[in-house]
Amino acid sequence: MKTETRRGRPRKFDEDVTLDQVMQVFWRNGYAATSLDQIAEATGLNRPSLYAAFGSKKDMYLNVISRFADRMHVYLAEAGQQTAGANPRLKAILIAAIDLYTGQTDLTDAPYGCLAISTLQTESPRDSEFKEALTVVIARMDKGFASLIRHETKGSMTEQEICTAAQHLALILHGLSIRARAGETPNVLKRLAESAVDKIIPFSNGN
Amino acid sequence: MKTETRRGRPRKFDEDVTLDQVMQVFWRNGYAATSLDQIAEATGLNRPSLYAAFGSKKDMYLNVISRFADRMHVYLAEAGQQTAGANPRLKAILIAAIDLYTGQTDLTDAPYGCLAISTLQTESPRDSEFKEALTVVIARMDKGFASLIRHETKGSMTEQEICTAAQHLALILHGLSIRARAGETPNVLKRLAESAVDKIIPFSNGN
DNA sequence: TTCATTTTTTACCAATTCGCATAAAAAGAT
DNA sequence: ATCTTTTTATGCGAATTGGTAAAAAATGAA
Repeated sequence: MKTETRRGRPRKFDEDVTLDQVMQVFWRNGYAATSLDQIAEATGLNRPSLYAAFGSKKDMYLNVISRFADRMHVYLAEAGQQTAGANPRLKAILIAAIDLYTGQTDLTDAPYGCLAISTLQTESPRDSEFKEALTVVIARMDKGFASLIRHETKGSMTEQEICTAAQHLALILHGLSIRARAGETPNVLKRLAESAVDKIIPFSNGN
Repeated sequence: MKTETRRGRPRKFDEDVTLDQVMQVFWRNGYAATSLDQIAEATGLNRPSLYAAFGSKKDMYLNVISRFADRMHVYLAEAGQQTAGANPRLKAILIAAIDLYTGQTDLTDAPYGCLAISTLQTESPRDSEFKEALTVVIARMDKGFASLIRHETKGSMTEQEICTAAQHLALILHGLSIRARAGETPNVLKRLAESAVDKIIPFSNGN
């Protein structure tokens, strides 16, 4: 089933490209400080077109947040598969995250940390949907780390230890995001990440 | 030298009380989403009075941020002096911070995390003064942890190890702030904090 | 060509934003 | 009592906000 040729005036924009542009604006400014005019300028569209395609400002923001979370998940999962063993894989993931946070990946050129952590936080007390979205993002990171650790250290850690270690790694990662947004350099952050992983999940030959 | 009796109409507000009220508004909403009308309502003053006393919105915000950092510093330092040894003192400090982040101290009733970390971040890319303020806050925490560790573990750690461990603790603390703002409970956060300290600066009888 | 459909564009709206100018009020000083 | 000083209160204003109505444009279908 191909899509039938579309009726009406054709769109002058690509939805994916536009959403990426919208993402950049929110990434830099956060939710509250971003205006639809800024988004309109960044995308080359005007407000009514944006509204027709993506809904309200809040819709766009939540859309972009979940888009970001998905991309980040894929990107980090892939980075974690280039090595073996819990400790090396976790290091690889944190280092990849730092590259993302400091604008070294094709997701963004700007060193603005984690889009979700940096911008959702601030809005969280005023809007329960944002608060929920933040909770979901955090839980997803916890689960991701936990499943990697569980998989790589079969039996040698209790489920309790696994979950705690996973949360420690996520805590570290969020702290790194903040420092990235504060302007800290990638290399400093990566050293911090590696030494942190060594304390949380020390290297062992077994896993 | 006493202050001479003041000329002119007396102020109807106490500067300290008002600044605390201003702090609550920024704490909840962040900088961008806070309006002067909201501040006016929270303080019972009107905008011209606020402006005359505290300057612009940005002035007020930076004022409140440094006020917060000072108070936090005093509060945590005191909490860290109720015990002895690096590991117990660090735990006491993190636990006190969590109480603050979750609205269990007299600084605020609201569980909005760390005012500086939560709200400065978002604004950081758009304003170099905010970015600088964030850097200062982070560095201050790093230094605080480092000096405690240095003092409690005389000689048994290299300066490099001390600074790295201090930064790990600050990273964890910032991660905890985010989770507090996301609505996580104090007890869960405190368990995470304690187990993290045990990994970063394990308990030893010597210090 | 004419019509139906979809998007773009222009223009507008009501509400809010920060800041300030000006006037009224409340105190001490003379 | 009158003047000076300081603060409070009223109200304006220019700009920006998110959102939408209505018209114009661009395409396929008939």
